[in-house]
Formats: sequence, structure tokens, C-alpha cells
Amino acid sequence: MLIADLSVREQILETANRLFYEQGYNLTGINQIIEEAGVAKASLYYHFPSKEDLCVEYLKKRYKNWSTLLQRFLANVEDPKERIIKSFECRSKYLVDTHFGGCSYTRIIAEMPQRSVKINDQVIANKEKQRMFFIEQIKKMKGTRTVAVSDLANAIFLLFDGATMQCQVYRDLHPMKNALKAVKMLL
Amino acid sequence: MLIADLSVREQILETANRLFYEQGYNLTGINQIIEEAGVAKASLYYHFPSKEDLCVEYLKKRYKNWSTLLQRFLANVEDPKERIIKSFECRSKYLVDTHFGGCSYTRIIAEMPQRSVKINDQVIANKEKQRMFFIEQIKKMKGTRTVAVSDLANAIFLLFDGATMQCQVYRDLHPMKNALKAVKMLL
DNA sequence: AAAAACTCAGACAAACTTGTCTACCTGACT
DNA sequence: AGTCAGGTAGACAAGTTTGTCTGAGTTTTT
Repeated sequence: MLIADLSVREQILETANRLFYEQGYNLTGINQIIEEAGVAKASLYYHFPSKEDLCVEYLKKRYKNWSTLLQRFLANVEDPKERIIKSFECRSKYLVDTHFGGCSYTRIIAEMPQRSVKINDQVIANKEKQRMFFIEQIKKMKGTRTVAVSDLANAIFLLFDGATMQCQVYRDLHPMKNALKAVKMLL
Repeated sequence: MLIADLSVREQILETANRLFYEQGYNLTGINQIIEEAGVAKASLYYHFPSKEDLCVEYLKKRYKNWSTLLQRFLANVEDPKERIIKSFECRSKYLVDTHFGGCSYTRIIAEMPQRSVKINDQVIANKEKQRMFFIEQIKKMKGTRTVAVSDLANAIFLLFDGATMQCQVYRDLHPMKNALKAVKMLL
């Protein structure tokens, strides 16, 4: 589990990333994190003022990892429509790789009805970045659009997000396939 | 908080329903439930073998309540297309009434990565019933369909479910409005 | 009348929770 | 030589968690 050559801070964050996502935020204790990260408790609280702050960094990391994966998938793909389709395929791979863990942002929200401002803002920021990806692609698309750019992008984003969640629930890729079919209907 | 004339079992379930949804399943303790329900701990464990079993009953109750609300919304609405649109409006009302609590089934899944079989089965059953509603409406729709019934119904279900989740995240109805726009594009 | 179902209050076990604090150590920079 | 960033181990506080159990009392059914 321990990854060599990682600073203590990175070791903590990497371990928290794994445990928060695999077990859930509320079910993961600070003690388990420091134990599995192989660091002292004071070290955790030296780098992260609280579990809540660690959660915010976790959310940032999740977005960074997703973004990296997506960029790899989209390298050499120019056509906007093709980029949208590829992003759904990227999501499918992500879901399989994570054993259908679903969207980490959504899950954090679901776990914390009494959302803190910090966590709320980070989740919204991450979601908005995902939404903007679709906005950008639709904007780039040629052809006279009969519907507004944002309406189409938002619809695709809803399908993307909805399918991610349903894949988690059903532990199967079929919702993502259905979402892709719907996207093709809309485009 | 206490509702008169309810049996002890119903009092417990009603309180659990409120607390699980408002605070989350993991953050709601048995002790809080019995305290707010005004019953003894032994009474809870007499009616529900475990917190997990209580959760299953909670999920059943949530579906029953949603189903009742939906039926009230759809009374006197015959046209399948209109019934679909009304179901989205019903969801909007539901979300506002629950202060954007989102979908209880989804949230339970999000909170419990190590899903028990009982809970998993109940969530799937509830979700499938919701999906079947859309299947039924599409089936009833006249006109030569260029796409398969299930593909269209699944797309609408994805939008419905995705919008419910996004409304929870954004604490706003705009995703549901976007979903409805998308549905109208598809129909 | 007897039995069964239901309800109460609360102690108890054995664990876990976040965060603080003491006390110490190492290495780098000024 | 001195300061400070970064690290160790672990005790501690004050609370929480689910579930069991004792022991009693009431209500309903047979």
C-alpha cells in the first residue's frame, strides 16, 4: 500500500483518497488513515487542520486525477462530437477501474447533509468544470443548432452524471451505454 | 415531533425516516432515534432486528410516500407524454419540500460502499419501479417510434435521476428544468 | 385464567470518533 | 549557535457507536 518516495503529506493524501472513496468519508477514521499511511497523527494535523480540510484536498485530487485520465483519452481527438462520445467511454473505464464507486463529489454530498461551506464550494467547482467541458465541445460544433448551446450541454451533463450514479447503483455499465445512446439522439 | 395515535413501530419508522433522510444514515444513531421517537431501545430491537433492517423498511416507506405523491399528481392526467412531464413537476415539488435532500436510495448507496444484500436489493427494487413508470408511459404513446421504447424510457429515467441528484448538489431546481427541456427534445 | 405479545428504563460491553497535547528527534537554513 | 520546519509515538478527553441483557409491567389473544 505504501508508495515509496512520497512526501508525508502526499502519503496521507493518497491514503485518504483511497479510503474515503473505498469506504466512504464518514466510515473512514483519522486513525485508520494515519495507520495505513504510516505516519504520526501530529503529522496529519500538521498538514491538514482538520478532517474537513483533508476532504477538500481529496476532492481537488479526485478532479485532478479524472482530468488527467480524460486528457489522455482525448489526445488526438479533434472533432467535438467525437470528444463527447470519448468522454463517456472514458467514464466507463473509470467506473470499471474504481469498481463502480461512482462520483466522489456526489457521494460526499450524499454523506453530509449538513454540508460545510468549504466542501460545498469544492464540489460545486468540480462539477462546474465537468459541465464546462460539455459546453466547450458543443460551442465548437458546426451546423445550425435548433437548440441553445447551454441546453444541449446541460442535457448531456445530466446524462453523464446520471449514468455515473446509476452505474454505481446497478454496478453495471448499462446505464452509461443508455446515456450514450441518448446523447447520440440529442446530437 | 411526536405524532399521536401511531403505534410504537410506526413511531420508530417515522422518526427513522426523518432522521435518516435529514442527517444521513451513518450519522444517525439508534439512540437518537429512540430518544426522538420516545420509545425504549428494546422496543426498537423488538420490531427491527438491526439498524440494517430498519434501513430496508425506511427505503420501502420512502418509495411508498413518493408513489403516493406521484399518484396524486397524475390523477386525471391521461396523456402519457403529459404524465411524464407531470412526473418531473412532481419531482420538483418533492425536492423543494425536502429541502433538496435528493434521492434517498441513491444516498444510501453512496453512504455504504460495502452494501449489504438486503439494502442493495431494496434500492434496486425501488429504482426499477421508478424506471418502469417511464417504460409504461412510453409504451402507451402513440405514433411510429423511430427509437426503441426502452431506449427512450431509459434516457428519460437517466435525466430524472440525474436531475434529482444535481438539484441536491446545487440546491436549486435548474437541473430539473434542464432535464425537462431535454425530455421535450427527446419526445 | 393463562399465555403470548408488547413496552418500559437503563446498565453494560467493547469499540470507535476527532482533535489536542506532551515530549522528543532530525536536518536545513541563517 | 540558534531557530524553525517537519517528523516520531502515544496518552488523553469527552463523546459516540450498535446491540444485548436484566427485570419489570401492561395489553391482547386464546
